[in-house]
Amino acid sequence: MSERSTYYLTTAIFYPSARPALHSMFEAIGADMIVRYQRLMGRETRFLTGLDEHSANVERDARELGIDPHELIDPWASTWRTTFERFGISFDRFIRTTDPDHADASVEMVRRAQAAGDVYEGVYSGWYCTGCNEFKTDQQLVDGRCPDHPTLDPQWLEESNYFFRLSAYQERLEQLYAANPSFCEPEHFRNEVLGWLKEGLRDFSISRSGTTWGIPFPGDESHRIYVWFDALTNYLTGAGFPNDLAAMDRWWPADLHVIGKNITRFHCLYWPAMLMSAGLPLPGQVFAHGFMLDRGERMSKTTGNVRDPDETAAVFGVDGVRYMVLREVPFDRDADVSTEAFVRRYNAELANDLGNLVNRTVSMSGRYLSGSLPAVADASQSADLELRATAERSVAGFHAAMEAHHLDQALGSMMELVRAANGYAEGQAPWSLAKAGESDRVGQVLAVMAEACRIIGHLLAPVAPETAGRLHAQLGVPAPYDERGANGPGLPILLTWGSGPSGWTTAEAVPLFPRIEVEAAT
RNA sequence: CGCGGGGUGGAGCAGUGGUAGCUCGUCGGGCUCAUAACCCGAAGGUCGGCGGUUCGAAUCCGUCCCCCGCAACCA
Repeated sequence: MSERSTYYLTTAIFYPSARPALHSMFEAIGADMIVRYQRLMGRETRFLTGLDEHSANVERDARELGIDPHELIDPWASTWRTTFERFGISFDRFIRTTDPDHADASVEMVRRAQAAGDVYEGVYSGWYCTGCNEFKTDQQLVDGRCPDHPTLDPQWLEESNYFFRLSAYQERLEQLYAANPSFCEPEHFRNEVLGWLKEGLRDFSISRSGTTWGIPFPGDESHRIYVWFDALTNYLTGAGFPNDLAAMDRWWPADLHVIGKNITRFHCLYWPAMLMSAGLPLPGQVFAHGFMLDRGERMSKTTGNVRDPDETAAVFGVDGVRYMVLREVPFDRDADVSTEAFVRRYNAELANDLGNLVNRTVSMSGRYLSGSLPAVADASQSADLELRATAERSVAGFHAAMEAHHLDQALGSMMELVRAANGYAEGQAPWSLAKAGESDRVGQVLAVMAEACRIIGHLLAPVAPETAGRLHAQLGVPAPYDERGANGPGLPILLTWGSGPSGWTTAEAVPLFPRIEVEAAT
C-alpha cells in the first residue's frame, strides 16, 4: 500500500441517460466503499466520478428532439448527481466532460502527444450509418446493419483523421507489466490485457470530423477529439490538470481507477501510453470489476433488464442496497442478482444476524444495566478471550480483503465476528446470569458484546455509513469521525479491542435493519 | 487450435499434492435477551468426461465436452 497520506480514487465516467440504473450505481457504490475505508484509515481522499457526455448518442437524440445537446444533458446530469448523493456516494467532484476545465485538459493532452510526435494524420475506414451519422464497429452491427436503422445500408467510408501512435509504446507497456503486474487487477483481467499486448498494439483514432459535439481538436478545428483523449483525461481534469499545479502535485498520480471489466483495454493499455506520451506519472492501479447479471445475462438498457436504484432502495433502504450489491456480487467477477437472493441475504445477515445482535445487546443493557455499560475488565474468561481473538481475526481479514478490493470478502469477515458474537451471547446467556443474580458477570458479558458491536459498526461504516452511525448512537459511542468517515483517529485505533464501553449510555433499542417480509419485496 | 474466465453437495462460492470446507436452503433439537430473530446438530458431493503421473490428485500432465466474456464506444 502507498505510504502517501492522500488517496485519489476515480470511477469510470458513465454514459449518460435520463437516470442511472442500479448496475451503474454498483461501480460507484463499490468505489465509495473503498474511498470511505481509506478515509476511515486516516487518509485524505479525493473521489472523482461523473458523466461522459460527448457521445454520439447524445448529439443524435438532441438533434431528433430539435434541441441543443446541453438542454438534453443538463437535466440528466442533475438527476445522476442527486441520485449518487442520495446513495451516499461521497464524491468530491461530479465531473462532466462538458465542463470547461475539462476541455483545457483534453486539449493539453492532445498537444503533448503531438509534441511528442505521437499524433499523425491517417485514414480511418469503417461502416458508417447515415441514420446515426457515425461509424459502427462490427460488433455494433446486427446482420451487417445498424440496429437503430435496419432499413438503411451502412456505407463503407474512409475518413481522414488523427491517430495516436500506440504501437510506439509496445515495449514500454511490456516493461510496465513486467515491473508492476498489479497495475491491472484482478489477475484474470490482467491476463486478458497481457494477451492483447502480446498480439501487438495498433494505433488508434483520436479524432472525428463531421460533428460539432465534442472538444475541438487542437490544430484542426474541423475535427473533434474522439473518445479516449476526452474520456480518460477526466481523471487528470479532476486532479487540476493542466493549470492547477498545486492540486496536481497533491493528487496525481491517482491511486486507483475503478472501472468495468469491459474497458480494461483502454485503461490498461491506452491510458498508460497516453500518460507516458504526456510525460505524466502513471496511476497506482486499475481495478476492473465484474457485472451484475440477471439470470446469467448482462444488465443493460438495451436489453431492458435493468433495476431502478430508488425502487430497490424503497425495499432495502439505501444502506441495504449498498450492502446487498457489494455482498452478492464479488467485486472482481460477474454474479447473478435477484430480488429473492437480496431478500434472503438481507434478512439473514443484516436483520437476523447483525441487526439482531445489536438489538439484543442494547436491549439487555437497558434492561439489566439501566443503559450503563462497564468497561471490559475481566480478561480471564476464556469465552471473552475467544471472542476477542475472533474480533482480531475478523479485523485482519477485513483489512486484507480491502487491500485487495475484495469487498464481498471484507463484508464476509465482518459477518464472522457477528456470528461469533451471537454465539458468545448464547454461550454466556446473560439473561440466565441475571436471573441467578450474577450482576457483575452480566455487566462483563454485555460489555464484551457491546465492544464487539462497536467494532462491527466501524467495519460496517464504509458500506453502510448511515446505519453504522445509528448503531454507534444506540450503543452510546461518541461519533469518532464525520459522516463521510473523515477526521477520525484511524481504523487501527478504532478497531483495537478494549477501548469500550466504559462510560457509554445505551439508548433505546431500535432495529437497524427491519426484516423484509416476502410479500413486501415482490 | 484467436484471447481470457469458468464447470466442486439443491443454490452461490472456498480449496493448487495428504481424511472435501463455508454461506444460504432443507430436516431435527435447544434457548427465551432479541427484529418469530439467536445457538447446536444432521442429511446431502464418484470435485464436467476419459486417460496418465504419484504411496496419495478437486489440486499436476494430456485429451475431450459444456457455459460465459472479449475481438478496439453498451458499467
